[in-house]
Amino acid sequence: MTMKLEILTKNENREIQKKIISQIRDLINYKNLEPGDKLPSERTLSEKFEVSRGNIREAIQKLEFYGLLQSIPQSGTFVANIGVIAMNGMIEDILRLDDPEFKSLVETRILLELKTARLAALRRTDDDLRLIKEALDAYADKVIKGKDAVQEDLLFHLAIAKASGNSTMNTFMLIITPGIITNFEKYHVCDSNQAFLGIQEHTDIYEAIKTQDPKLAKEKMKAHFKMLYQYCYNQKD
Amino acid sequence: MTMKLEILTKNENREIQKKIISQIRDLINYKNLEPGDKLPSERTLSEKFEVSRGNIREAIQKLEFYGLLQSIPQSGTFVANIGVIAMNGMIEDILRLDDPEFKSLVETRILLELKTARLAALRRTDDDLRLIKEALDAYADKVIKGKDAVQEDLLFHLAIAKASGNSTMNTFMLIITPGIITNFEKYHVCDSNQAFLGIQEHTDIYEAIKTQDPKLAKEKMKAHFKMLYQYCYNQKD
DNA sequence: TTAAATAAATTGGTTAACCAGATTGGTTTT
DNA sequence: AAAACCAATCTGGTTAACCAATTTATTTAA
Repeated sequence: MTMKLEILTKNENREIQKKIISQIRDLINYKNLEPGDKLPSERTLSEKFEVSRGNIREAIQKLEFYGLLQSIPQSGTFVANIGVIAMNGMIEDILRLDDPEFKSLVETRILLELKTARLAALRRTDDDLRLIKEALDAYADKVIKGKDAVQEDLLFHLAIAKASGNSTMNTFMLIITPGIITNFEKYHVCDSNQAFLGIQEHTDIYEAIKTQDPKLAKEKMKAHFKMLYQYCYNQKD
Repeated sequence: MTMKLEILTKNENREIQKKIISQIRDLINYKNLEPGDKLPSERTLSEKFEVSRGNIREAIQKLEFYGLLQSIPQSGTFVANIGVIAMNGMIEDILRLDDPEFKSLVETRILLELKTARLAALRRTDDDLRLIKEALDAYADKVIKGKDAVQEDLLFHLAIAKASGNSTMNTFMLIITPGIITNFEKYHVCDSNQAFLGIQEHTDIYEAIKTQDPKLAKEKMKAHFKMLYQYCYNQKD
């Protein structure tokens, strides 16, 4: 019951922020603000929109994250070097995107991991390989002992992402990881006997990366995601 | 006592946050905190780490974003359902990842866009197609008039991402967009006469999505990224 | 009249005070 | 002895006050 209250308030907060962002967009349009123009002050906006200054600051920081605004201390908040057209398009997207569908998470994870496996095979250093091996051994050890190995499984994949040498993909892997984990537990996609099978699959991937065979690495990773792949694409809903 | 107040730069602030996150990690390890255990209060942490409570809150919110902590109002901040091993691995990654390399952004964009083009061809609705067409026309119009069409180019690609029906990839496209734009202007990757060529390439992509030919859509998108692709992979640095 | 100087107002950033709900420890009641 | 109760304390969340740099308005000097 306390959780429900918490979730509700967070949803409410998110709704408030979405409303503020759309109001900022409307204001930019109505006032024909161009790149470099200054927005009204945070205090002014909080009065005009009848919300707290903190809410305004959060909304501005979010738009700043997407490169649409820029705040300069003791000066003001300015429209970034992005025209009104792109501004409207991006804000529309930002407002629409909230909680991603689980399938979209899985689909994106598969896409990323097929690529990181391939890149890891191409670029991995000896140090990367050692870290992957350690993660593999830790995973196998837990599985053989009949223990839960979700963490070790996760770290094996993250070690590959790191070895890919692509920091953006590495970041994206980190971003989708929590959603994947929580939803996995919720939907029980994974089978319990999957773990034993996983050892061989992980080893195959490791060997391909070790021998620097990108095609094989991608192939073995694809085999590893076979169950997930089927869940993602061969289900009607 | 009177402490001198100074505005911290973004970099300084980020360094402080990284230090706090690593200190939280050390504390979790030292105290052997397990999933569900409560962290010391924000006030306690701010005293122990000798930083403001606001800094503590920001660090906690970041770890909450990655699913490692969970704050419950009027109760406390708790270690998420992730063991100490994965916790350490993920925090290490989070600390390492800061500003992504430009090439990793480009590489990731290409990966995402080849996929979204393919998925858009498979899943696009008539409404999606109409929006893509509008973005295409707006782009062509600007280019023919000799005007700058960076925004319209961007919106065309975002329209495809939307049509892919994958909200996660759509989000990721939004995340990398600002970095791509600013770095493009900095490095001058794009050629000025690229724009005219772009009209035909965009049209090819649109037609492939219209006729729902995923393979062709991916192919045409790849052709569109030919220059970028070469920059990304055929350059020594 | 113009330009330099200066004072007042405005800005985003930061901190300390406050809030309501949750927790805790001790006391009372059954 | 155990359960119920209650007040003091602690919690994350929120708000209002404050800060110094900046911008604008006003005054002064040339």
